[in-house]
Amino acid sequence: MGSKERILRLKEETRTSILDAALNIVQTEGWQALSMRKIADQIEYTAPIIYEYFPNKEGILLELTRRGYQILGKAIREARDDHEKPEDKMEAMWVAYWNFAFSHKEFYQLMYGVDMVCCTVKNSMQEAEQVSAMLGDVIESLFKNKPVTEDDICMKYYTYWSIIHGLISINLVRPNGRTTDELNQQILKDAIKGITLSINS
Amino acid sequence: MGSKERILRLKEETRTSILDAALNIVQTEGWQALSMRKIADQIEYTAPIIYEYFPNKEGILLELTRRGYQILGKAIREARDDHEKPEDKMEAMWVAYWNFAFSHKEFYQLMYGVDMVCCTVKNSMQEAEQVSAMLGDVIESLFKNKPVTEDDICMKYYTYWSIIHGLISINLVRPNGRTTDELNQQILKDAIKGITLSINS
DNA sequence: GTAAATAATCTAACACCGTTAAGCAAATGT
DNA sequence: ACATTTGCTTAACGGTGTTAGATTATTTAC
Repeated sequence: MGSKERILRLKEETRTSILDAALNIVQTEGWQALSMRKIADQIEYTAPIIYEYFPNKEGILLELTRRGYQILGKAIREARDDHEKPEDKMEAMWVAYWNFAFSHKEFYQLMYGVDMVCCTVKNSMQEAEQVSAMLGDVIESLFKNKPVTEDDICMKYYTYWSIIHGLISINLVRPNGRTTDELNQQILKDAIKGITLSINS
Repeated sequence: MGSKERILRLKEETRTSILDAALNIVQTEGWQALSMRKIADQIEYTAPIIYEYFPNKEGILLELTRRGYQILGKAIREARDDHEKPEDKMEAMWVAYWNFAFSHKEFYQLMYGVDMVCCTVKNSMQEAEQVSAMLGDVIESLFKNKPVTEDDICMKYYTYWSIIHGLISINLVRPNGRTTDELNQQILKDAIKGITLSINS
């Protein structure tokens, strides 16, 4: 039965083709246009077979969320490894986060923006925790006066995240506002530097 | 025809009863549970009559958004009038904003959180502009070196808003996180003071 | 090779959604 | 008393996520 592997590989292929189709629809028509039947259309099947690969629509969204965190994690990891000094690491990592939000707008909306309701599941997602762990580590290394408590790190982490997520939200929501890109980058970097400086003061 | 006024008043009553019903459903079951038929059930009518009072579902949401901005505007105005010094005004206003977000969670989600997609309509809402105008005015008064450009105000406005909206989002999304209320309030006030200080440096 | 068993896929349906059109019944105007 | 308008309902359309049953294709067993 050497064909068993081939069949398993085929199943894996259509599984990812479902995810690709979903992502494709979202990128061209937005989240609200994503429907099971439309996904089925695109992979040239009928809707019910999707339920052989995912428990329901939310299952697809969850898997896409995981994908998003993998991409984000890779970007942040690379930004971190591109620098030596913690201060530079930190700025580069948050800029990577910022860039991810705009180059993968749909992912970011899924991960942080779209429906504030659910989100209970995502708490226990390995990939998400990896991202916050990386950021937390660098934040810890920013403190000169050791030892550092968990709460210290947590507080600074939320401070960073808040201003960056806030800036991103506002810019995703109002892309045609009066703010220019340079202005935003300036706000972003100023804010990062400000928080970073405030850590040892 | 003295009854004409009475009839008009009745119509206005059911109009607000529609809004009240919608709000009630959202508060008890969340935004995703809001449907025209459920609203109709609650006001003891059938769904189609709602369309005599609102053009569509989004019309209801828009009116609720307006209501939200009225409440928020009142809170911010009062916070402003409770203090003399611009620095105190600013802090009180943003704390009012913060408190609004949590005491009127559903409104805040509607105004800033739920579906990042549309939002094109809300740009031209009088009530929303009043709020940002109030905040902008106080921000302007914080600058000691006049004259101030529109861009200066805009930038600081976005900086304030970003960090506060970011903090709120994160706390609305992850209410059971490791952050305590005091910690959040500390982050909030620290951030406000930080931005305020940075204005004249 | 043929028959039974299993897997893959589809059709049809359910219950819900937002929305619209047609119809009915009561109140109103003439 | 008749015609007209008003208030409201029922029924329907096209869409959604999801499930059950039938159908077809493939694999297995003899």
